[in-house]
Amino acid sequence: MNACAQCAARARAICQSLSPLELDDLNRLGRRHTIRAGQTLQWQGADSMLVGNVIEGVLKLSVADPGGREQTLGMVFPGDFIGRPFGARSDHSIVALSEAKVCTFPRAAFDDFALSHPKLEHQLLRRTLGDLDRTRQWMQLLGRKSATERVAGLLLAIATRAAAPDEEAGAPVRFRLPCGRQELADILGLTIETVSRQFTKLREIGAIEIPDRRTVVVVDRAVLEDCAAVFEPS
Amino acid sequence: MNACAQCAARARAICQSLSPLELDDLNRLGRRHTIRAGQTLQWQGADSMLVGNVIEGVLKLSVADPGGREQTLGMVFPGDFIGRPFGARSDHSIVALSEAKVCTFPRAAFDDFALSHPKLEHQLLRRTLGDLDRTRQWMQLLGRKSATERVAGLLLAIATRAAAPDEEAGAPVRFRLPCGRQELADILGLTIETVSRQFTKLREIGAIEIPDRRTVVVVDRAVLEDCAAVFEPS
DNA sequence: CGCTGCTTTGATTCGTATCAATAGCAGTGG
DNA sequence: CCACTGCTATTGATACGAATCAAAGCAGCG
Repeated sequence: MNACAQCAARARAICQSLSPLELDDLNRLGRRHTIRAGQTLQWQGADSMLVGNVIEGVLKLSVADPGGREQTLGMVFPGDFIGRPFGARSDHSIVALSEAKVCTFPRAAFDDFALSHPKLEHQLLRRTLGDLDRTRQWMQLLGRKSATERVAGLLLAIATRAAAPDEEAGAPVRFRLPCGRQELADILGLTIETVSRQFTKLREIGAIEIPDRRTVVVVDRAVLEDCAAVFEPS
Repeated sequence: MNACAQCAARARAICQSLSPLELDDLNRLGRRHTIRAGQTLQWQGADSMLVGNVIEGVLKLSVADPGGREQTLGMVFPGDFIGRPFGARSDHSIVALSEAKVCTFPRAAFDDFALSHPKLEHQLLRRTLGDLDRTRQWMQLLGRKSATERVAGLLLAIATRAAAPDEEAGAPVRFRLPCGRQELADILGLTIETVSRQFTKLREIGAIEIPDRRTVVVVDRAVLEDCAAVFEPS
């Protein structure tokens, strides 16, 4: 009876491809950690010696340049894979946004294991392709979108994820933000002041309500979509 | 004797992992095309039915939003893989920047083949991980860098790739730009006018020379690096 | 020569960053 | 319960950088 059996991320992580026996082998290589909110799992520029799965919590990938400007490159959720297998150094930090549980492996050992388990590599490939798609979407936002479009777009993305599937289309969606304004700014490539102003603006035009700093209610989704200027295939 | 044997990209593409026999099987699925400069291989929003390798030439991945703003998401060179295996629709266009040769496969057929050839999937995984790294680097540029930093950074990247390995460190590097100003602007998330002004500025401060529109000489690499504000691990 | 397309330069506008002050809120201890 | 502290968010004034609008320069080519 190993730790994987009761792992919360089991069904979503790349491990889903393994038989109980194989899982047992992999498990022997791994270690589970708990990380406090704000703690850095891996520093930008350091050699990437660990890879692994997120079991619980939310982390971010980020880079800071010499001027201190910080940019979030992606968010990592339970079931997602972190780290860089197959021998490159990582050029970004991995930081926990909330308290998080991760399951890590020494990179070299994981590489060997993956090489001899094609099903695992296949899952990892699918996941990486998905990561790439999402990263590219994000990229468009950073390259060409205005502050309003960025904030509206992010709220829509969260709202879509948060909406109960049985919800009627026009109904107000309510959700808690996963992080504070500074984090949002780093994600969107803006400053905290600009993010704050956009929130106020979206409230004033009746797209959203902000009952408290961490909660948002999408009152008029159509207006919000207009602001986001999303590409809708016809 | 199949077409792969004399393929220029053979050594660099994911096919390098296959035995002659396997290569033959894969070859039977594929078709070679020549694409004119400016032609679109795949439209943003359309179902992605083709995947393949670039044999020759340069292509770009790009998105356009409803307002007509265009953003380049990445460049594709010989040996690179294009398209989205394993069933997702592509949300970007693939456009040839120069005349190009590609070797394409119907997506479904390629998926099947890959599933039964772990070595191929391994190569594809490595390549995708590399793509992801490069995309994330790009992302930082779009999120937080000034116009000068973007242009200087791009020139440095090209210069580094173009420099002969035996070149002495301080010597001027000379290269041709792979595309015109508008393309550069789309890559950097700027307008053509801004790109042009930055070229002029870099010339005035003595970082580069511009003997003609398509050629650049890096006169003072140190100055250029200052402008790019790159993160140099100490 | 006069076209056409691409690039550079100039004048102006607009949007976001920056700087600075204030406001809201949670926790602490009197 | 209230003052005090520290932190995060909002709001305001201003500066700066890039977009936009407009015009002129330059090359290739019929």
